[in-house]
Amino acid sequence: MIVPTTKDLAEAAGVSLATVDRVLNDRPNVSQKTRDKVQAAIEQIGFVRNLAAVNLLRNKPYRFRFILPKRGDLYLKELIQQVEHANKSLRSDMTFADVEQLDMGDPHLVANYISSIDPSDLDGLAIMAPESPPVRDAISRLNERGVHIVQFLSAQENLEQLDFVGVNNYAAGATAAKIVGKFSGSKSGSIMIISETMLSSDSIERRHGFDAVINARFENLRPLPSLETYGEVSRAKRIIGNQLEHCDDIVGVYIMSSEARIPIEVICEKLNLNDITVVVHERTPFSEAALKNDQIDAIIAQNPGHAVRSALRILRARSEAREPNSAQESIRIEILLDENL
Amino acid sequence: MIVPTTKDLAEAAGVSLATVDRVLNDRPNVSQKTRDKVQAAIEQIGFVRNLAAVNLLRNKPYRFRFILPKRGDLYLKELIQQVEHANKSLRSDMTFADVEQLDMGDPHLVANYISSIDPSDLDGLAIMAPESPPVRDAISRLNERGVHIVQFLSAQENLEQLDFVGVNNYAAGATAAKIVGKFSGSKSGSIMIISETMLSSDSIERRHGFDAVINARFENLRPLPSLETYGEVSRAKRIIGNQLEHCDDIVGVYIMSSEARIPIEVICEKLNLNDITVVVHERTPFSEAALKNDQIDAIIAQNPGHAVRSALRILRARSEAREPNSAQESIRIEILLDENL
DNA sequence: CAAAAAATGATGTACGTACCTCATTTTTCT
DNA sequence: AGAAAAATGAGGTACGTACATCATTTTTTG
Repeated sequence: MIVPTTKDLAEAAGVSLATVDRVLNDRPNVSQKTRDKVQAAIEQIGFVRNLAAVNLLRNKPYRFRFILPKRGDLYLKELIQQVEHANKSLRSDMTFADVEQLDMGDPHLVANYISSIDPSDLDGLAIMAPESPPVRDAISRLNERGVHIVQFLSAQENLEQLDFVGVNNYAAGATAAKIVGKFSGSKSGSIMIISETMLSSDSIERRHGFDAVINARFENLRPLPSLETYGEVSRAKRIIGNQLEHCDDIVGVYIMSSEARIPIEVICEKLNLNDITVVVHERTPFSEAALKNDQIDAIIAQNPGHAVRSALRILRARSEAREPNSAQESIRIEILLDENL
Repeated sequence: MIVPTTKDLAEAAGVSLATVDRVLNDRPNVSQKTRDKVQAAIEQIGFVRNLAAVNLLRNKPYRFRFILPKRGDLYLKELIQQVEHANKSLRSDMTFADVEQLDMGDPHLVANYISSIDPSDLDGLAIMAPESPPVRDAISRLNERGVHIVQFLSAQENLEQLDFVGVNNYAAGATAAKIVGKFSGSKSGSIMIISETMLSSDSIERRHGFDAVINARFENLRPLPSLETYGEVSRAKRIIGNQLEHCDDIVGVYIMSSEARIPIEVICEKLNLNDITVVVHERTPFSEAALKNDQIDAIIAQNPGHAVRSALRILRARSEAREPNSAQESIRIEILLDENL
């Protein structure tokens, strides 16, 4: 099988290699007639640029960075590992990725960090940061200075023109609700809902999606107000204990944050999780074990490896002025049960 | 940022380019001492082969073929489209893929086709064919003649040494059972189970997984004997109608085959699907619509795009004598509900 | 119709690696 | 010590494309 090269293309079009080059790379001083002729020859012989040759010629290392939170538990760890792994396996592709962890509690610090990035040091940035105007503006400015941006797992408002990698959180919450609802059978009662914080738009959207489905389809269930742990064990103990005192008809628990360990461990002390339906987010060693020993019933997950690779593919495509293959890049809301782990 | 080349490596190791080449490509006549020296330099400067250069040099088109069934409905169509799409988008990578559809009812025809393949025409084959000794042997022989093989979505017995792309069907059946069981709440009754044929190991494994979970966890439910449609509408009508006459306590339906349209349409005529739990396999325009209008409750899916791309990545890796990235290549058992579609 | 402008051709270099040949040095064996 | 074998070096070619320069032809313009 012979794959046509630019040489073959030149021959087929009846022009010189130089002219083919002019057409292929949109250089000036080519008549429309010649352009058409070459274009026709491209179709006819099925010419496609050899990517390997182009890349070799470009031979430019692509440097990408993930900005992730400084605080976090197992899911964060997994994300970081995935970035490191991708960095290793993509080196032969001239793609380099690293991680910078920032204190997301301080939006100005984050914004300052983003602003301080030198576009000549970095080709692209994948940012996972809570919504905040200073951060959003810093992202915008950096993008205008030529650094490609992917909003990673959590989006900023009004930055729809930038690529986003992650799930629709409204749908994720709705999915959790469907499972809690269906798995609860005909039982009536309350659903405990726990989040690290309700300040992030992720949590808000998940809550909206959750409530929408419960209210529409499961009138026997009553979602309780969101409890915010702030990631602290002592606080989690207090607020969860508090709610359990006032509420003795809990039939389900939904943990909205990506880190389920603290809430689950706290609830375990007071409640028998085997009898109630528990849904959490994100697959981690902890949630996996909890699924296996029946403490929880389902995990709503977005695969961290996929997310990282997808972000890198998008950044790479943007850096080469290609369109990302959007069909391949959507991240699914995975439902994990004991059986399909 | 500078990416080290073989030249840099030669310098760092204090040897000539020729020696570096000998070490990198495992050529003879290099002392162990030198090998170690170069190896150490590789680690030290972090040398990685430039894939683009290697590919350019190889500059060999990789030709892969998918063998798929001739008969099938929407899922098959989707698979074929995915192969065509991949073929287009991978041309710039020198990867070519096409589809050959065979009558899977005739194992000898399939075996003959496989045997007739000329290894100089083809680098790899992705095969989706029902288990059968002649087919298995033909695959084995073709593989020995140097054609890389991927067992695609359905595996042959005793060919574990060959790559497999697809889900664990026992787990898929178990997952379906868990959903049927949980979604049925406290109801008691029978579960109708429909397959195109029970001759394929896929169906058998799914059935085993299904029964295992139902028997272990849902004693209120009774799985009925498998109904085989052979993909025929008239037969489906007859056997399903027959079962409905003798059984009036159906609370769930599990359709094991990848094509749900015929069974669902037939059942619809006799039963109100809104009241019972229905689980089917594979996302198609039909099953998607059925999910949206509540005819079915869940789809157990293996993403056809992922499957096709994964098979091609594996074949490509094998053709280049690389190990496939197994972490990336496992196909998930996806659970699709109305909410996470 | 000549001069200017536009279009096209001819040719060379570079990217990083693999593979080849031949010359030279070092080691091993007798 | 001397011959044979092994190890290493030096240098070239090729892959397909992008980009550059300069020469030549064709078209446009005044």
